[in-house]
Amino acid sequence: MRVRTPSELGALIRDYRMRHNLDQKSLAASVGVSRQWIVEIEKGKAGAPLGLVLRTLGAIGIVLDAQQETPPSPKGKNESHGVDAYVDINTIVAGARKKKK
Amino acid sequence: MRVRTPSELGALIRDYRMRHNLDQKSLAASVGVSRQWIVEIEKGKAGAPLGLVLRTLGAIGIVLDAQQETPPSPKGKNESHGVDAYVDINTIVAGARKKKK
DNA sequence: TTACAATGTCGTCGAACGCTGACATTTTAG
DNA sequence: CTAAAATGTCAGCGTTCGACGACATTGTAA
Repeated sequence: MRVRTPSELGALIRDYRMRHNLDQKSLAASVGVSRQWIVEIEKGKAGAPLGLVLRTLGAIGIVLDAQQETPPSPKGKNESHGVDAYVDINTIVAGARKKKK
Repeated sequence: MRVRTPSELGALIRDYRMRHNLDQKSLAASVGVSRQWIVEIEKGKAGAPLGLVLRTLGAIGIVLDAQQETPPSPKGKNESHGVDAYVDINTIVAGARKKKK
């Protein structure tokens, strides 16, 4: 499953927790957080610390895999905003000299 | 690439940012955070808010995929073939009646 | 060399966080 | 049904975060 937002991740955690027949209290204990925090995370809390989130995922047997995103519709020219996934000619020229190693 | 710790994710972000020839300032602007925050994230800050982390990944074209972790090869007997690779008999018995819907 | 851009680090401060504890609601066991 | 467990929510409090500004360090271009 793809994870793009805190809400998606929260739903994922809840789903896996229930699959393992764990209650919030037990999961909280094994992760090392309070039960309320588990409640928040499952609701999709955006402010949850990355470290705790990863530990929670580990506690229920989920691993995350990072991949290059599929082409964001290469229609227009060089979109100035929102960081292209693809390198355009300008950035190549701009950074052409600073090839360090 | 697998992401298990904040440090791994930080290295991933840094790698992708450089691959796109972006400086910290530009990335920070497109994500909507301070440049210092980018520095911290790339160092593997564990306390970074999940929401900002996901937005950063999106800004450089990385998607996360969640998967069931492969168990450390439980040389047990009847290997379950279903979704859950390892649910022990106790948890099954304990939760056998709580079939909700 | 000098000059500039990118990066790393350090204070300060207001805002947000997580925890404890309690209580209300929902669900399950008997 | 009632009792207990699990879950959702709230208030208070100490801790930690991110933004901001400034400065040091590094690397590249002229």
